Amino acid sequence: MEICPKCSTNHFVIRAGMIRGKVRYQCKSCQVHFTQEQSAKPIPQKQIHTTIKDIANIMGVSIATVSRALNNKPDISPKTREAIQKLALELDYNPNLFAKGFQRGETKTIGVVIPNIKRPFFAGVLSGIQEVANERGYRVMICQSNESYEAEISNIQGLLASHVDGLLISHSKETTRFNQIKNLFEKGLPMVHFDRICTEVDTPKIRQEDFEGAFQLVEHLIQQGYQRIAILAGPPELLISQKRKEGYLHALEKYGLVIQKDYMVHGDFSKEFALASLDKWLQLPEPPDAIFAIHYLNAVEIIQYAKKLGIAIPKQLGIVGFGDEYLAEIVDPPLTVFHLFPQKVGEIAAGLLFDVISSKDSTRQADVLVQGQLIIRKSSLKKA
Amino acid sequence: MEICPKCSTNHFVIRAGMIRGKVRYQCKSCQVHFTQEQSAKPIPQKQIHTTIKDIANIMGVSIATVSRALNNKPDISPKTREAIQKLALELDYNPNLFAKGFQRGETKTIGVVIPNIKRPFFAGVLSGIQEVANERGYRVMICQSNESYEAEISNIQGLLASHVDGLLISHSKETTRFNQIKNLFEKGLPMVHFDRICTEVDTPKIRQEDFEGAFQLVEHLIQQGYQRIAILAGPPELLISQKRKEGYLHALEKYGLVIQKDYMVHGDFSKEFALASLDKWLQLPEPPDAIFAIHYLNAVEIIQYAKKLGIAIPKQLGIVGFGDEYLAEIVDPPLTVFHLFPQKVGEIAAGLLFDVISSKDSTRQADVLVQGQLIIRKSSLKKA
DNA sequence: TGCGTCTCCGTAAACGATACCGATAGGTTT
DNA sequence: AAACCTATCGGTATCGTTTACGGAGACGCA
Repeated sequence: MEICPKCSTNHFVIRAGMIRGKVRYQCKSCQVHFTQEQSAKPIPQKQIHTTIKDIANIMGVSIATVSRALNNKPDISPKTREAIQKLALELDYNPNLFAKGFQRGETKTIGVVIPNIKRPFFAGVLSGIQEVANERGYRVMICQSNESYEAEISNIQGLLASHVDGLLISHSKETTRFNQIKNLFEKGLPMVHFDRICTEVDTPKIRQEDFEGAFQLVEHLIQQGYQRIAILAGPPELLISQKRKEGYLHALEKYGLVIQKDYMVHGDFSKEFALASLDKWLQLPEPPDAIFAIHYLNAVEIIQYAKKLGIAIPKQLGIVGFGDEYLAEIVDPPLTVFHLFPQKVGEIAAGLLFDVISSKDSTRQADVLVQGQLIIRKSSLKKA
Repeated sequence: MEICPKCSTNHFVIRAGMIRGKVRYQCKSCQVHFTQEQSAKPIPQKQIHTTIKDIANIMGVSIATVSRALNNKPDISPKTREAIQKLALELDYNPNLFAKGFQRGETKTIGVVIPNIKRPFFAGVLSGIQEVANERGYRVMICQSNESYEAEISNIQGLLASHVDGLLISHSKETTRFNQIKNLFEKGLPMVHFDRICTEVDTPKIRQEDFEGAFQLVEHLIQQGYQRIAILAGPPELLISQKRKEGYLHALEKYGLVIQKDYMVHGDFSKEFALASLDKWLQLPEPPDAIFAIHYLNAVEIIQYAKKLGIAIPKQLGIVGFGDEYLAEIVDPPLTVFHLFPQKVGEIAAGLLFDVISSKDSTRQADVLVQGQLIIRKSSLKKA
């Protein structure tokens, strides 16, 4: 019979059932319940991280003292401080940032939601974000929506569960409902939009010269003598798509060119759509003599396809695009583009987010326009 | 005079100095010390996250019950469980994954260290990693070393401080010392190497067909009738550089071609070095008639430069490279490459890491070879 | 000697979630 | 009716770190 842990006798101990696989007993004299089990001792694990408790034990001081020493806080003698710091170095102590963040209610981590890492533009943005985040001692958690609304929502949920201190978002092209985002914003989660922004929420936004760039590109085409300029736009819901189209229209108007519906199409950025659009244009009684593709990849694809069709670029057909990836220089003929500076976009977005985080004023409005640059190459030089 | 919080009188209270900006008192009757300050109440903050405590308070149950309900644990009545789950949904409760991880000693986060996000290969790998991690409910933290050893170390330190559950590493080209890595590995941190692997530590490794791919590329050149094949390799310390060169040498040997030292150079992947190498080769009494650049960008750069010099590709000079980025197709003439599958590399690396994490057996050896594919394009078709 | 002040350090309470231990109200068996 | 059993809940330690608070001396000055 088992011995009661309270009265240390076994005269009145009775079996009292099973609980979670263990035998349960009750002492009828002191009314105490207890369980018994002969399980093996827990296996001692190898230790990856040293904790302040380890250091405290070795030094024979309290954990508070260790914490004070390692954080250069006052109320500690220089001698103790140095001894502790030396030991910490020897044990290569690394503070558990999660525990620290947990305690402070912050994680020193920001979340980034983008459509796709593999796209050079977003890779550049990420690089800029990382750089700024590193300087500020923040870590970055990246999620891809793959242009799916559901994935975007689930990514945001995940980041939220990780208690990120802030969010940088560029929406998927599917995203048209923003109640989730709005909700979070109103709860006070620091948040900044970039590139694919959302106008329904008053977050700080990083926009690019979509209108201005489109205008400059089309103006350049007109100045080169092109008369019938077509635009291959993206999904009409996308704001960048709208803005770039507006810039296109504005240039046409300013120079008194006819605006022709046949010359304006909205696609999904796919190669198939781009090529089909070119086919359709070529079958018009008056085919365009220049094409402005708002996505640089489409521009490149059209160049390749036009060459295959025996169309002379830029003589017969001028082509311009958005975004100066390495490709633009390489294609033959090299592509005239309006260069966005993705790295800079990332840096500014991250900087703005940290401003919001540190100011605790999430309602701060800001609308930054990142300047781009017109880079003229052969694909649009009709006169040369 | 102040009132003693213990004996509730103020007859024996004396001023006892200043401490941390507050006035300090001592009650001479009960010997108790206390401080006084008239600071404003803390500002109540808007609450972003609901906790189980909030739910417990509203429901009038204990936090333990809430935890049981939300985790579908036994020992709870269906009625209570459903009521709690319903409330949690209404408050859109999100468990604090950091707190959970903190308690469990795991973070459900893995760290990735790569040289550069902007390189398409690594972007592809990341994409693969993310996909697998998402499936497994893990989050990913990404760091760039920018090819700097110090940055790499500091990144690893940071990830370690974040207590990641595992590490995926592709080393910088500067990295030649691995004691840090070895140390962590021996402490039992799950770790997997990919691409730029490290042979000094017995981690699982994902390698690619560097040797095989190089062999196939050079073999293809030889079969096309090229006789004097040069190689533009990377830093000699880099394993992929060595492996690809070995493949090159093996092909030359197999087909009985002369191995000429002038035809083999080690660079730093920079454009300047690539172009200078071509210049140097062209000044040889017998310039090479084909070039194998182990970095696809160098291959593209050489094509561009050779065209500018009036060299006919592939008639006069054949060119092949490694890695089938979008560029390879676009450049004129299109580039023959050995395609690595970055996404697959990422998926396999992540999968292997999770195996190690879940098996708790960090010493598990594994060496996976991800198959590539020879893609023949015009840049090497001398016979056509 | 007695009071005031300062240095240095330990104690303990958070932070959110989990898991173990125990308690209680019922029901069932012997 | 005593003994036994079970379902369902509460209480609390725990993870690593920070920090408010208080205690024990030491020191200085009248």
